[in-house]
Amino acid sequence: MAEQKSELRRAGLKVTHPRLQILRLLEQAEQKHMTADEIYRALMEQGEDIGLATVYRVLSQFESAQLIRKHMFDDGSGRPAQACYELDEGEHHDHMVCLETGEVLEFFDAAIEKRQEEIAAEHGYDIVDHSLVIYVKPKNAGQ
Amino acid sequence: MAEQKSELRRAGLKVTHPRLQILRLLEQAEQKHMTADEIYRALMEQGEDIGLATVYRVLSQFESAQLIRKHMFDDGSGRPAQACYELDEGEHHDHMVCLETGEVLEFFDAAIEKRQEEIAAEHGYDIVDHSLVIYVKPKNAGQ
DNA sequence: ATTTATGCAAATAGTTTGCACACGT
DNA sequence: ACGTGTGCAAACTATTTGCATAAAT
Repeated sequence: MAEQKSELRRAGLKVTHPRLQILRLLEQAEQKHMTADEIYRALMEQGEDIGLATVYRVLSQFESAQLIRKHMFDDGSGRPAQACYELDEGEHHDHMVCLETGEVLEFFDAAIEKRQEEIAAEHGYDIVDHSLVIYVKPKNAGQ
Repeated sequence: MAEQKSELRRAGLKVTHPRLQILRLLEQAEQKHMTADEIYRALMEQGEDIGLATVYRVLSQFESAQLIRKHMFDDGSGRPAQACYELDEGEHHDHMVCLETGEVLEFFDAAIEKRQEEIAAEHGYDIVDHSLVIYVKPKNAGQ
């Protein structure tokens, strides 16, 4: 728990109970990608009494402090958009979302990254950020 | 206007005034990517009296009929998520969004497409869909 | 004539905000 | 003690839906 405290201080955030618990949860969770609501429920189940509004506030502070990253997975099926969050461990990666299980895999591909740089440059731009999500189904699944 | 009528019929949709106007707008618009609200306003400005709810309903019918495609550009800056729509001309392409001007460029890169297939296959998956958006700034811009 | 579409207003889902109180340093 | 953080409820935004009316074949 001491580590999380210094992480918060390093990020310039006061050490409060909600911040500590949310950071701990994200570091320990089996599921690396969680929505605000999933985080809220998980905390309640652990007996923590933290409001949903606070969860949102803390997550956006963490995002500004680059402790976490926010994603908007469309999950293809047209459901309403929902943000999900994961720890920002420094190294960039892209995502592959399984539409059958909801599982989220991470991957990094140097060739794809390089082509993106080249394409942006060809058009006279510099890349600020990018988002690549591959929506997949297990092979031999479906009909 | 006759072309749009047959397009609607081909898609299995009854030819109604709102559908005809929305399809026409998307085919003629200078801006290829528009939000529901932009479409709604554009129609109002042209003197069309079509409700916003109808715009949403028609857009989602068009999407199911594969006349258009829907995208969720995060525009990086953390503003609230808003869907935007463009005609589905058949050939797939990815997007590059300029964060300074809001401009949306399209591109297609065979190497990127191929690597995605390979990555999915390596993990035992088939690609259902994918979304790649590069957020950029003009070179030599900023500080 | 019959079925399907539209407009409006009200409902919804996710997220944000105002304010009085509680907590961290 | 002081300033910031929190909880709750109310506000907001984008989008969807119920229902009575209007339009398409």
